[in-house]
Amino acid sequence: MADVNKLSIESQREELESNYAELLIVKPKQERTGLPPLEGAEQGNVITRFPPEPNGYPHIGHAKASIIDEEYAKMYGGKLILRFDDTNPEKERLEYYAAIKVGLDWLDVKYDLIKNTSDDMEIIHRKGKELIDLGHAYVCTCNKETISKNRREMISCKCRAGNLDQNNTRWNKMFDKFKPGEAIVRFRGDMSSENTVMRDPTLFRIIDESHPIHKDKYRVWPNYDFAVAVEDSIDGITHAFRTKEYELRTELYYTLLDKLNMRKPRMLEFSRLEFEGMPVSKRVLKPLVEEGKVSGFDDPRLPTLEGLRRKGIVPEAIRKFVLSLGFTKSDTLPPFETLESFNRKIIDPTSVRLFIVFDPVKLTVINNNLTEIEISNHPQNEMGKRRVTIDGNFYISGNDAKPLKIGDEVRLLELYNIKVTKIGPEMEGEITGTGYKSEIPKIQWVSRKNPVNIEVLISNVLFINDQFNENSLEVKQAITEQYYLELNVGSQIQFVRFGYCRKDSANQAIYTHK
RNA sequence: GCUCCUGUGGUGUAGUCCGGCUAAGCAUACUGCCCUCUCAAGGCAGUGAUCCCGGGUUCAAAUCCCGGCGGGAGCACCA
Repeated sequence: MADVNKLSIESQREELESNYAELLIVKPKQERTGLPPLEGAEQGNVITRFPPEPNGYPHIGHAKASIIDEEYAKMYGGKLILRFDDTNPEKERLEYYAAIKVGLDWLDVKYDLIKNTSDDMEIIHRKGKELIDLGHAYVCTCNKETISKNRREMISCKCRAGNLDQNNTRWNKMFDKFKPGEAIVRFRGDMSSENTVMRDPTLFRIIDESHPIHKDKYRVWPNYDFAVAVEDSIDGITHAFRTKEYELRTELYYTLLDKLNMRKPRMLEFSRLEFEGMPVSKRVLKPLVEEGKVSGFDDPRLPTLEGLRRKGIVPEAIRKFVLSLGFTKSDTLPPFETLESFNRKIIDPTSVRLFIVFDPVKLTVINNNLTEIEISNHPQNEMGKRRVTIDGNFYISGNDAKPLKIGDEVRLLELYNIKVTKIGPEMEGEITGTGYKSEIPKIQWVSRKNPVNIEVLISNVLFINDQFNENSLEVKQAITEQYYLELNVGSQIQFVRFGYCRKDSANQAIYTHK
């Protein structure tokens, strides 16, 4: 070994090449393009699932999960199941089922099957009963406080010691006699486990609220851990993904399936996607909507899918962005600007270029000789032209007007160069030529013949240091071209020298990004 | 407090399982130049990381081992 190292790299290489050429063949350590490969995944045999609870509007977090679920199904020629995890009638509403479907449609996430956990209640009850019969679960009638205290102190209660008869009687009573809160089914886990979720967690509880689909048909509802485990197993899921905060629950997930002697999918976790200052949780979003601090769940400041859509973020950009984040567990706050960058590149080729003016200042070109001009809607792509009527009376932006002095020369984009002859609120200028000059400032303008007044909504971060940002929404009055009115609502515009906006209505545009 | 997870440039990641092929690739951000009747897009170049720290193993460590430290999450009859 030491002898080998005395040789130079070159001679080592030569030595190798002549005697052991096969060692020089580089291992297939090539770069990955998409998501990392899945352990245990067989081509054609992968089934993933996206299991949202229909208790709110879908947001960027749902986008990440569903896109990952779909991409993996696609990568292995498998299937994706959309399964509404609707086992808590207190929180779920019919409109949310629909909203989630709309969101997935918009994202272009395609699923092969759609179902509701609540449709399998019979099976779930049966499995619950089975667990009781097997002695792996019991009905506990202790009160909430006692249960939680015991859990903390690793103490078993007397219900745990109850025999099968007692459990069966109580289980039956849960369907009629017991009132909500009087009895729950608990898993006989390990009260002294270091993992607190294993300390006899709840499996079923009584809820009398009407379910959005099944109304009053059921009152004994499984909780998340039990429902997910059973459902994933019977749905044939091979790979199940969820966010990191569920990590401690996977021990329970596997244990439950073990005890029930059911097939076990592989469970993997990834980090949650959230942007700085843009909370995703219903707990903070709902009050904002209710107090009128944001206009609704589609407010462009929100990370809801509807909010992002209104802001002008397109689904392809969200997908690229999600994929660029990878499948990791490290907790990070990804940069929103990366999403914007992807978005900009996607919308740029199809965004109509228009002129817009803020803080308008009047400018009269005294020797104007044009009555109409044709301007391309896009510098490179064939997106048609628009005709603009001219009479020498323009608006230009206050920002552009302010630094101008008499004698300065500027170019009115697409028109001509002028020399400023008068400044102030009513500026004047005279044409000095029509040829393009790269050295002078170029500014956009709007003809005073047929201006269109719009307001531009500019959103900023919602929260700064956990405080609601009172200036999170700027509304700017602006004047733009007549052509704006001809565009469809929803079209993407690039206001020259200002930025990309999405037309939200005839008199309102929403700023997307620079 | 206990348990689990995590730690690569300003940011997000690739590489870590199977140590050398890369004194660390890509994207984003920033800077400059080119192109352009936009401060966009496109092209080119540049700035920026002793791969959390300290030991160890090895001819060789971001990659393996040990010990620290930082960050996050969970501890519900919610998912």
